[in-house]
Amino acid sequence: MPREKLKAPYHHGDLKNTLIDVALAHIARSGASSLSLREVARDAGVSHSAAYRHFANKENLLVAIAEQGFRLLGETMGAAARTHAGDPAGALQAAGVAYVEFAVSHLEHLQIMFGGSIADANDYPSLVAAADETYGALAQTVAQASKSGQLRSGNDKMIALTCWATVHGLSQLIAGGQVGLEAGAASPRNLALAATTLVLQGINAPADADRPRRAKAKRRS
Amino acid sequence: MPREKLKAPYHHGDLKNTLIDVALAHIARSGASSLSLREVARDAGVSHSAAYRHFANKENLLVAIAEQGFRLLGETMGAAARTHAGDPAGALQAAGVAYVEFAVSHLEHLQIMFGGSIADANDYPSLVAAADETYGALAQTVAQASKSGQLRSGNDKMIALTCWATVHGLSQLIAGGQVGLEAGAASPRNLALAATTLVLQGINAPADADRPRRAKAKRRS
DNA sequence: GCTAAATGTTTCCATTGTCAACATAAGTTT
DNA sequence: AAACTTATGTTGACAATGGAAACATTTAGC
Repeated sequence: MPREKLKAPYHHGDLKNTLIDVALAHIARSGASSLSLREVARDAGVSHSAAYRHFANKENLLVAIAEQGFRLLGETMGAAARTHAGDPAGALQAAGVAYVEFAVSHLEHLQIMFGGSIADANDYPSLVAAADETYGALAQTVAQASKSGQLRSGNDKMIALTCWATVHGLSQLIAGGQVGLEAGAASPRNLALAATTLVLQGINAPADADRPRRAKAKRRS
Repeated sequence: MPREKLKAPYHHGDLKNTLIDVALAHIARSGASSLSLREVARDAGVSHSAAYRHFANKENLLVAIAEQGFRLLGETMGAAARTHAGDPAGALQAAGVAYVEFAVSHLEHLQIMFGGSIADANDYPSLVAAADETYGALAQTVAQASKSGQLRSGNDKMIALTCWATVHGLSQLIAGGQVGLEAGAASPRNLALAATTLVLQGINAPADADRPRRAKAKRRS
């Protein structure tokens, strides 16, 4: 969704957002590692160094992109969860599926959010806040499902983490090409459905159902 | 494990491996995004451009590091699985835990293996081979556990993918700092144990155990 | 209209990845 | 061992990059 120039208030119009959009386009085309501020500026029709009026440095552009990504991801998951009002476990699964679908359809954002182009995310409080908000929503969904009695187990934190890890891992594997999406393969959505179903089953299984035969190495956790 | 100079056969000794080690040290210290070939060469005590006798370009250095990482990861998982001979499900879990422990203790490798610094991994057949071998071992462990009757379900591929996604996701979250390892927190090992236990439970749960109340959206997978 | 703040532009610099030309040491052949 | 070849390193270029400084212009507040 590129910000169209609807009359260009003054100099450029809305350069800040334009730079973000142009950068995202470049990342989608050629990957994050080859992103050059100068080329972004060029494509945006301004001279290099213009970008420095809006971002202190290259990394700050990436931070802005990552923040946008977390916000979009949060909205996407929230919307998905809301379609399952009154069914917290369903909402949890829907959020998980939405996570994966977001990843697949926003590979550019993913690269910046998790690709390590940002040296230390903790240097950017606004980024941390955006991420926390998104993840907090997930944890809250788990808590609701748990409170409603739809989830068996007790350790909500561990459950949330496992759900998160699974959808996050699946996303990363798809994004990295380790899991193919060729013609005959399952869609991301179905992969996500299957994986989350498995995890939800695990959460609700009687605690001694994991090992049909020998039960061992399960005492201390 | 830095290759010590045990007399330096000729010019430098073993520059290729030295470069890899120096690069890893830099990544561990300052992250992959700020890695500079010239600085690596400097730290290795050779002039810039010396590296080009061993790597066609910067990306090829990274590829070598990634390959090393996949090989180490494969060995680590294999060793862990072997400690559970005769207990395929236990071996599967041990391999998963080993995956996470490897990630935590080799953050530098992780960054290169999955951080997107390599634009298109498919450009490097040797890299693809190393990764495939590692992942093949995981799939094989699942297959064994399945054949032995220790795993209930039928879709081995989906099970392997879910296991993989969970430990991979957990690793990425820890590596990215999204899951804290502060003082009081659980150790990576225990996090991995808990998460894999959950997933294994899910695999072995009766297929209709996932939703105490409403059962829905679970037909097709 | 005049001034101050925002926004862009040009110019400059150190660093980087990479290439080409050159240098030297190690192995190989005789 | 002398001559030749190959592997390895070095120096010196080059264009592109991230970034800073100084200068220019537009816009907004008064």
